[in-house]
Amino acid sequence: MKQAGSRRLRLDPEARREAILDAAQALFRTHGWDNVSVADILDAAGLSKGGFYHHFSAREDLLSALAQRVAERALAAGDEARRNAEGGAVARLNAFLAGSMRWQAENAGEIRVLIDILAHPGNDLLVQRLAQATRGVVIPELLAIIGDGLADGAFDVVDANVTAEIIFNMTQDRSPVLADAVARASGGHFEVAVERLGARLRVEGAACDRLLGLSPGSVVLSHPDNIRRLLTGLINVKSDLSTRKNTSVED
Amino acid sequence: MKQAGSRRLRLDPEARREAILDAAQALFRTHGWDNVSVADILDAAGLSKGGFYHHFSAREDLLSALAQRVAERALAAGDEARRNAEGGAVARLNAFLAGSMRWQAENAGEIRVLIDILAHPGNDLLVQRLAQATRGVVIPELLAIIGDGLADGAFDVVDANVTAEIIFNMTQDRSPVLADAVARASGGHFEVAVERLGARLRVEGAACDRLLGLSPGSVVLSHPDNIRRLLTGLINVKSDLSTRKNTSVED
DNA sequence: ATACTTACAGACCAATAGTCTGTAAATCAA
DNA sequence: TTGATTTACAGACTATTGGTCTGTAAGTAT
Repeated sequence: MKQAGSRRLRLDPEARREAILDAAQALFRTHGWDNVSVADILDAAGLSKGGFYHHFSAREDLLSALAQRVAERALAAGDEARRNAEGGAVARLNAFLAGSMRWQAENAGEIRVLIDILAHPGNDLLVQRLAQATRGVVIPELLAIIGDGLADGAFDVVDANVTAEIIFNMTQDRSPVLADAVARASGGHFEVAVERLGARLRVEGAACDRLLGLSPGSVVLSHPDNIRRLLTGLINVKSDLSTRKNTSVED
Repeated sequence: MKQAGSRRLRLDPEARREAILDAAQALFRTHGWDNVSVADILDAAGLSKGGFYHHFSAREDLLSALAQRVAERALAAGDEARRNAEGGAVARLNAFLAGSMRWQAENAGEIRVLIDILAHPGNDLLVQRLAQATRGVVIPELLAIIGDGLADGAFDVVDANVTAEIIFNMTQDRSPVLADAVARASGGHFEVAVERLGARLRVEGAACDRLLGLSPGSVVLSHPDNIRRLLTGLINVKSDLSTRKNTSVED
């Protein structure tokens, strides 16, 4: 019985959705997740409740939507870099990862929002949902490329090392948003890469033991996690050095 | 003009506060931070709003209160271990840290709540407040002990190594609750310990460079963070091995 | 015994997430 | 062109919940 207004202009739904996400992202970034009400977002986006809940089923939906959007963009950046790369599988993989990492570095602010939100309290629920959202986009693409190369033996140990370095670097430092998703979703392939690194470590184990002042074999044998832990340190150092030199890997 | 009831019994204020915190902690643990309302807590604690807001000024206050309580208990556990320890400064320090770590391991569930809450979204505010709450209890005590030893040269390089190992181990893996607070609040003393480790690393730098397949000096000189990163791996491995052997350090 | 403080009870208020009803514009059907 | 249906909203309404305010009984000091 009441007059329903429509003073505000009607947009292309896709554009409206983007506008809402943009507004939400900006507000979350400056004020934090739980200091921003839907009304605030609506206000910034020039929209009413009805409109919002037409596009999103709940406030929390903004989380996965935002995450997915960032994931898609990071993926697209990597894809573009890969298309422009020449060389074999490893070179193109590196291009993909480097391109994606560069985008993520350049858009750290945008990603920062998601880090904050990702760390939402107690909600394993939220983290899972977010991991799902990103997993659906980035991880399969990523692991398909890497997994192919590893599975059919196209990469030798050195290549696997490099691959592992880049993944690890990406997941540890440069791309914390994806770290969780990778850790949860990577499954076998990532382990394979780490195992390759472990093999190399075993070869150099004696030197390592000496460096640590331990009896021979201690590092490798004492505890399974030790391999990974040590690798964390080694990989970060080496990949940092190699990206610094802008090393490109042949395949 | 309305009759004010007092059917519920009146408790010792300290006990009431503890009861509220216990109830809150249990609920947060099972349902997560933002699925628990103050009414739920009140219900579980057998209290009314007025009572709650007499003891706590806001819902968020539960965070720092809970954090502080855990910090105090972790500190108390360490203190008791230290009192029962014989030996010099380093031995007592190790006893303190080991005792605290053991308590934290045994009460991982209790701490888990705080990890969840600590990661509250966007709120650097909350994190800061939490860091302050823990800083006020644990850090000064901790750093006073370590700092004294370091400042007056009572520890030689090896002792500083061990100290740094334990701190690092404690903050990285075993005690994530305190990690942030330590990182933010430790300031100079922690850096001193790390610097000592860096000194040792420099001595063994050649071996390290060789292990990494880099030109001499690369690891130490290339990037300041590299030292710390590498140490993360080394320290974790070595301290894991030494605690496994239940090594005790003389002073 | 009287004043004062402490530890609560419970009504009340304001903000806010989500629902529901209604409507104008766009799209499709004839 | 016109009528029917769907889409994209507007805005009133509801329910929950964090926090305030007023009041009072129990304890404490004088």
